[in-house]
Amino acid sequence: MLDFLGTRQRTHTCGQLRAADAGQTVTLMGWVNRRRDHGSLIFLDLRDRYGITQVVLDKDLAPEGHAKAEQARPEYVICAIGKVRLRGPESVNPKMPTGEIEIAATELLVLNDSKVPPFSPAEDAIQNEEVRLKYRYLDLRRPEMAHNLEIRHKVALAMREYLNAQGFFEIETPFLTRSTPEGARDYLVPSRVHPAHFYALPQSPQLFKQILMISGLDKYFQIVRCFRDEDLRADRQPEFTQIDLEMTFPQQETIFQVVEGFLKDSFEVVGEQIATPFLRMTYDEAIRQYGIDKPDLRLPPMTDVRDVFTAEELSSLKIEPGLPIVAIVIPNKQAMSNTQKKAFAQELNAAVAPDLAYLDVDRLAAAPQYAALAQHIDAAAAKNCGLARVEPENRLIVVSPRVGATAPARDHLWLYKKAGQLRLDLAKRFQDEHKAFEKKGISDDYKFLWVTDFPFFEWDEETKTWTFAHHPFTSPHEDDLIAGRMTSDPENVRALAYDIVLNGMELGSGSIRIHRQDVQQQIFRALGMSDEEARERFGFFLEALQYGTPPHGGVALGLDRLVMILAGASSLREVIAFPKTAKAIDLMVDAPTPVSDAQLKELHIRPVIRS
RNA sequence: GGGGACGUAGUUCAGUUGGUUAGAAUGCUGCCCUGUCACGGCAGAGGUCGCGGGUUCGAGCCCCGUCGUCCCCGCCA
Repeated sequence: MLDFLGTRQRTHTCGQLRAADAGQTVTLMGWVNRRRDHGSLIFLDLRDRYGITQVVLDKDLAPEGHAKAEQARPEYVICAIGKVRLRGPESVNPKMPTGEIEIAATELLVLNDSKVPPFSPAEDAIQNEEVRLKYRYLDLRRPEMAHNLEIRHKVALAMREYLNAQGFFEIETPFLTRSTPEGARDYLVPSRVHPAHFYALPQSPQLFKQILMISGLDKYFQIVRCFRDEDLRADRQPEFTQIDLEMTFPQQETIFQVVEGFLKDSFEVVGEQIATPFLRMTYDEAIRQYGIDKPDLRLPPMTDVRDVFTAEELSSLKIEPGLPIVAIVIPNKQAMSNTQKKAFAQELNAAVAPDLAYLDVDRLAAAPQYAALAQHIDAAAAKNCGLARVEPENRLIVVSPRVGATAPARDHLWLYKKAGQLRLDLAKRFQDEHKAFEKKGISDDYKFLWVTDFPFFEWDEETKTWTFAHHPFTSPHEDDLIAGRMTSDPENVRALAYDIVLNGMELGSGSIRIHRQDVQQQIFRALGMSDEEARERFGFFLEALQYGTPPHGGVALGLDRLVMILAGASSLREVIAFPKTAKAIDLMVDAPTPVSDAQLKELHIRPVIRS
């Protein structure tokens, strides 16, 4: 028999009461976390979002309540009324914030029962993520998940407050909008009113926010859902949330300061200190030092050590001269046995590309004719990493192109990227030893970085054309425009584009935009887009640009990714209330689904399944 | 589109060389217990070994296919 609530109201949450509250009569409501039945004495742990409080049902004190507690089971919803009582010194539970007290219940109401749950919210996450996602409402009862959502809420709130204080307006932009192909695949929504016409869900509010700048709104932000129909990853969901902002008349640094400001605040509200300003690094530097455009600064950089090799050494080690030779330091790598070294060597040879070789500096050091070389490599790497010396337990690997290396390996960018990948693979493999990825509770846990001066154009091997590396509204450096490099030297045109990187993860990116219609036209032409084609795709925007567009720029950061790092989670699914699986399915509501013929007919759609 | 890992009780897992009736823990059910807090004790129920096909005297185990979850590459301006 379930009880009715009547006019009862909860007086406290389950995480609230302390020793000082002893003697008060209180009403608590919550879920049965655990029940311990000692016959005439029953303990119920009552749980809500705020914590857990122990309720005691004594048969002598409250025979009716005790009888109900006998029937209560995990996840039943209970209302307990009684006195807050200090626990005896021997029965205090120091593991619980409420462990000094308990509720001596005089009355117990069973407000609702529960089926036996497939897993217990009182325990850690189960391995079976399918079941977790199907019963997401139970999974979210776990304190860990509630905590993650709390971090998310606090971070978003701190950002709003900061941006509000800086004079930003939060302005909503449409979800039902127009497809502007390029970039990611769009999610499309068919129009009922306009047969064979489709809205697209926004991949980002990019053009709208730029138009808001044209409108003179000056400072815009939005914590906004974005949609991209691409394959998922642990750090990629088809719908995700961005903190999106745009400003009028900014320098790049103006944007950086705003972002640093709200990040500092939003880390602070969850008890984390970060140092600002963040480090700045150009794209070229990032590639040379880390082999990637989103360097993880928790690990030492790579060092080009080609200068320390003599011609004889190059030739006897069969290394192609004139190309980068990259040294990688993996911190705190313990010593290996010879057997382990051999296996590791084989693994590395398989891992590096065919035209690359790697050298083990330990082995160089052991060979008399190379001992000096090994010392020079060590010294160069140590200097570059800001170390006094490379400790012997820090394995040093050198990647270099073999003699006669062919096309891809002769390309510096390709070579740096390969070495950079190896650097990350090795770091991941030895993470238990060097512990560089573990939180230490200091500001050093968060290595922020602005990567600037991205190349404007990117060579597309497939189409054999120059394509934009960012999006086509990104402004090139004014100097490069003035020098006419757009046509004379596209490869070396720099974009006023920047990424913010945190611990090797791309947290967001932005740019100073093009505000002049003539420059925008020049860009489209440089990309091989006819005026007509540009008009067809972005006509509304090109039109708007002609009505007094101010210089403007902005940035967008992935809120989910940020919270994921703050929560110490390894997947976005841990910080999104209702996420999708790797196949983009929502297991709880079971979406997507087929729809009725009637619905399709209204939308003028007939599905054709191609096999 | 490609590669990899996994799939056995509600859950977490074990299951030997292919060989009797597929096990453990936990959860669940019942009974007992007045100081537990992962309570304890006794008893019990619980299985389409993801699904389909094949090999075999015999398949959880081997083979083929398929579905699902996860991770990675491609993709993600």
